[in-house]
Amino acid sequence: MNDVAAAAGVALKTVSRVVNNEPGVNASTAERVHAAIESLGYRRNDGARTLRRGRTASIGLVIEDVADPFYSGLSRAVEDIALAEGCLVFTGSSGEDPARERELVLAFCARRVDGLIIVPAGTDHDYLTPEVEAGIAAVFADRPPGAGPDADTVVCDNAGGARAGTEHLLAHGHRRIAFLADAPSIFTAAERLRGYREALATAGLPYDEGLVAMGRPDQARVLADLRRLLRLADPPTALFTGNGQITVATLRALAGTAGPAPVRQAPSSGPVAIIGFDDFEPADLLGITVIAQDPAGMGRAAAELLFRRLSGESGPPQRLELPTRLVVRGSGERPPA
Amino acid sequence: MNDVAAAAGVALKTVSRVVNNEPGVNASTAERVHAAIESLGYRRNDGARTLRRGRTASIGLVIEDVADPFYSGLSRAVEDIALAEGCLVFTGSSGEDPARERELVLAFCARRVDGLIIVPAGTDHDYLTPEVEAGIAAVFADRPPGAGPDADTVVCDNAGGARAGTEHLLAHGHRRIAFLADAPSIFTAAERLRGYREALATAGLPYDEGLVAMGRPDQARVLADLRRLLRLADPPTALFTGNGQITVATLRALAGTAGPAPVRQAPSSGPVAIIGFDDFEPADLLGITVIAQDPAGMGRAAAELLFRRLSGESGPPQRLELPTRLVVRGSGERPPA
DNA sequence: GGCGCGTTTGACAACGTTGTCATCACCTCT
DNA sequence: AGAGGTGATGACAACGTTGTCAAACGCGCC
Repeated sequence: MNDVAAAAGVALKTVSRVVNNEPGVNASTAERVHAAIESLGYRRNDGARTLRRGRTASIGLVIEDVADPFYSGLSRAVEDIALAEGCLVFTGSSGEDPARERELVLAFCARRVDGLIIVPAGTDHDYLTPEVEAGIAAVFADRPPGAGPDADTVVCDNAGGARAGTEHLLAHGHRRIAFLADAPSIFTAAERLRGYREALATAGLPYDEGLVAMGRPDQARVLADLRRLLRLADPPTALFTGNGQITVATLRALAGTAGPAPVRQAPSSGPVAIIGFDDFEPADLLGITVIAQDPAGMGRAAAELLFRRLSGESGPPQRLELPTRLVVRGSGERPPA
Repeated sequence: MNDVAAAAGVALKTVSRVVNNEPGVNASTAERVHAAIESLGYRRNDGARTLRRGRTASIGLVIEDVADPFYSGLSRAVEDIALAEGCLVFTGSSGEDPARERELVLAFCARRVDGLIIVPAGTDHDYLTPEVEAGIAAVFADRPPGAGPDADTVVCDNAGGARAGTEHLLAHGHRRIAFLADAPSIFTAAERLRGYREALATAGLPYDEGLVAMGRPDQARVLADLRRLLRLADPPTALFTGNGQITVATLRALAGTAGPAPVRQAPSSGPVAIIGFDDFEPADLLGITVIAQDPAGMGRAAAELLFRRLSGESGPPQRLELPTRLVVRGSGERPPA
């Protein structure tokens, strides 16, 4: 900027004015400055600008894994809104590791992002309190924060969705419905379990722990649990799977593309009914009935909340609960064998 | 930092030394400083640090769309390597719009990112030349840049993959193979078309333009083209689809979940054979034979190239071509009807 | 002619760091 | 005792901007 000023024969401040389109610069002067900028290939240093002005025009987004379609949909929505607000986005994947979540968040804070959107991996967010007090806005998405500062939160109606899915299976005559999901320490999994139990209770059915399998969402665990479930003396006639990854893993296990030995269902029974929480790309091709949520909608809602805070809106923290939608495609409408 | 210095009764510079773990600070002094940092909740301002030191320890990643599984896989790999290098990542989706690509890249440059990884949407990258001359490292991924600075590039063996896929169909007796892909203006699509043509030529078969349908990867276009192809007097007995999105759209069209009227194949023929370029999440469940590439591997390769440049490696721009892999799952092995 | 006013411009400090160099106390060696 | 070395600390400028304030200028008006 100094060089530009020298080249144009004006003061530093005048260049600054031109660069920022501030009024009160003579047209011919501005012309000279523009010429100098052009010829020197000058580009404003936004880092210095940020230092001086206090706002960085950037936000941090911490999700579980960008490579998961659910979170990448959410990411894209956040990005779009941020760009429209003239804001850039730092993205980081925590991989469900609280330490990495913390590391990322604090690194973003050290960069003085204006705000954060966080899908919490850990349950302790006390480390955020000083940052929030220092003026960094935070919005939690998909899961509420654990201990820590009160902040806006966007979740989906996990329990309601699970209830609807379970009720749908019940309505089709199923009485033995297995529930396969993430570890119960994860908020969404716990909530979905709650919805499942509520639906059973409302229908007057007992809650059988033997039909519930929660844990890591990887193929091996799902395969083992599914094998156990289908070998029960009184096996389930329907499965409710607790997220997209687990649904796919389950389908793989059933199709026999998962491991050395395919999971065999009792020979007497027909194909098991299945409903999955979360829609996934070609669920329609596979004819899988799902409880769909809207990742992009969640990203939009979180980003909108954040930017509302950034533009000065105060008031108590909000908690938004987005609805889910039952999408009927066949797999959830098979009758019990 | 000033406040911390005052609270600890030391000079600014001593605090700086403590914060940066520089040697030559008395243990007891350091202790006092740490206590002051703790009690004031001080966190270093990386923006100022950056301004002083010249390196921002951040990179920019411009892809076509984070929500596309191919690019989100690539993203995640880039993120992981960057984090290991102590670097944060700005992510932006261009949505195949050259203007938005430019806008994002220039915004990243104004933030003085150390380097860029770009999946080019446009064909003109002259706008990058001054930035590269100013010292910002750039690596292109998935597609080479158009006009613009010479820079490292990572692509996959598009032509080779398409050749292998086409040859596989030929080996199974197909003589009428349709090719559905992205618009030919997109590098990968053009290369894959080249591979397809080479395979035909090697087999001594004529190239029939009527069997080629290129354009936007959306459902409506694919549906229309597929309908046209299957109504030909001499219809294709096999399809080669040019990327993940188009493969899924094609499967939808064939399954009839795509639009009002399902695409009907000639009643006399069996189901058409199909091979897709790009693996996609449940392709195994659907039994779709694919030419797989490795998005994470591409991200890793691009990030490694970038960080090698950032650590000072010079030399002419490199061009890496990653191999593809034929994954046999059934859909590509059906004989012609 | 002198005054006030608006427009254009510039000098300077400040943002929060870090690199350079100087200072100072203390110790060891001759 | 004095020279020289070592370790700890601090003063100050600089990074590239922008906000504040003041100066300089031209103009119309009393």
